[in-house]
Amino acid sequence: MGIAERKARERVHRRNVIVDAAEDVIFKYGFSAATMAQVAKAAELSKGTLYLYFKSKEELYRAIILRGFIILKKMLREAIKEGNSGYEKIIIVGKTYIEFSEKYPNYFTTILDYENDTFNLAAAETESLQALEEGNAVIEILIKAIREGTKDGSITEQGNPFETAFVLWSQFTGVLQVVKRKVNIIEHYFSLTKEDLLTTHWRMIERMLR
Amino acid sequence: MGIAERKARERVHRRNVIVDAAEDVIFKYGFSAATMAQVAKAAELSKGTLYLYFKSKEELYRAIILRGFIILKKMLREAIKEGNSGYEKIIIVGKTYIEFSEKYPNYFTTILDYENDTFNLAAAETESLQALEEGNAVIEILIKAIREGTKDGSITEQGNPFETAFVLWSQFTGVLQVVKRKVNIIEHYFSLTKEDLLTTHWRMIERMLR
DNA sequence: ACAAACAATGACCGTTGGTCATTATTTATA
DNA sequence: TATAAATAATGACCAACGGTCATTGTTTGT
Repeated sequence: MGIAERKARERVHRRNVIVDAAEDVIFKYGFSAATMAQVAKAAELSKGTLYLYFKSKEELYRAIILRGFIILKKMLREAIKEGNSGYEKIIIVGKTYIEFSEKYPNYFTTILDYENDTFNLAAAETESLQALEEGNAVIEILIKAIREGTKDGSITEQGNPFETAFVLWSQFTGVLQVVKRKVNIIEHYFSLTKEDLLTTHWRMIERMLR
Repeated sequence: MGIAERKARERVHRRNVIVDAAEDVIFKYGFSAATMAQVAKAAELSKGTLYLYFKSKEELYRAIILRGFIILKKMLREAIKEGNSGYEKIIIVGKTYIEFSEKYPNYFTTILDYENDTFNLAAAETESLQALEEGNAVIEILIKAIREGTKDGSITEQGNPFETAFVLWSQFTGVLQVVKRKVNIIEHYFSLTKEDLLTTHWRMIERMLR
């Protein structure tokens, strides 16, 4: 029975078409300003159809967030291969995160939005859960690097690697968020550039790990 | 001519009444879910009147954010008196920030929203600018502590204190944001508590400064 | 007592996310 | 191939919302 498979394929395809369209519109106008009517038009579908594939505008946005996490994960997996010690791998994770935020500013925005979203595990939708799993996968990469670093002695003892990973990641996200949202202000009031802030952040990270 | 003064006083008073009402409603339902009609009812005013005092719902929210920053600033100024060295004062700033986030979770949320808000300096409204100034004032407290720590030798040389202050603050905010939004997930998937994360963060901060 | 200035009102408007009865298309059955 | 059943897509429609503004009410100055 190939019909069911074909239908499933078509459904997946149409879903992707919708997410593509949503990306175009939302990246252009921002989540709040973008409308479902615009997305429908861009996808060459009726508005009602969008709701056959996504429960709400939020849920559609989470599909975009998920894409962001998948790209980030892929970048991290690729980049980390080059590291020759745990320490190096940790540094690579950081550098890659920065690179991601610069290369895919729109996806990075979605990840910031995700981080700022309160999560109700009980009421979680499919899409949300997947984004969450991908977020966890990203952290796992860092956890592994930290474990390796402790084992090979390239970083000092850090206690529970899970904790270290989450805290490192949160600190990084915090700095990148400020860099993204507030550099213009900080530059205006304190004459500090993005590079200044990132350099200082790096210096601190190194002290923390060595 | 006392009439002008009385009118100005009344205007300030009514403004505060509106912000009080907005706090009640927005803290209860969240910014998006709260409606201007609800705020108007809580303030015992008509909806139109709200717009005589605030340009938009966002601008009204920024008045709440501003209150948050003022409270935080006050707490910091008070707490920092107890510090006997630059290092101690930096630690106190961190502890107080945590305390603030726990004692005033709603105000802390507003500050996170502010941090996550892109700020268009050119198009800034009065209210926004004031929030910004208060945000800067908070950072200034930290800058001062860092300067003192460098001078009295209680922390190692850290380069430009402005940079150090912003990065420290951003890292802290990042960790507190994750703690606020994601502990339930982290606890569920990784069995880590809020305290675990904060303890690790502290350990890292100490290493960075010493 | 009257007019001018100021303040507050709420009916109204345009826009939006989301719904659902209707229509169109595809699949299964004979 | 004809017909019924199941599946998919549509867009008119709705309720709710942020925001506006002509009208009404109140205070001040003459």
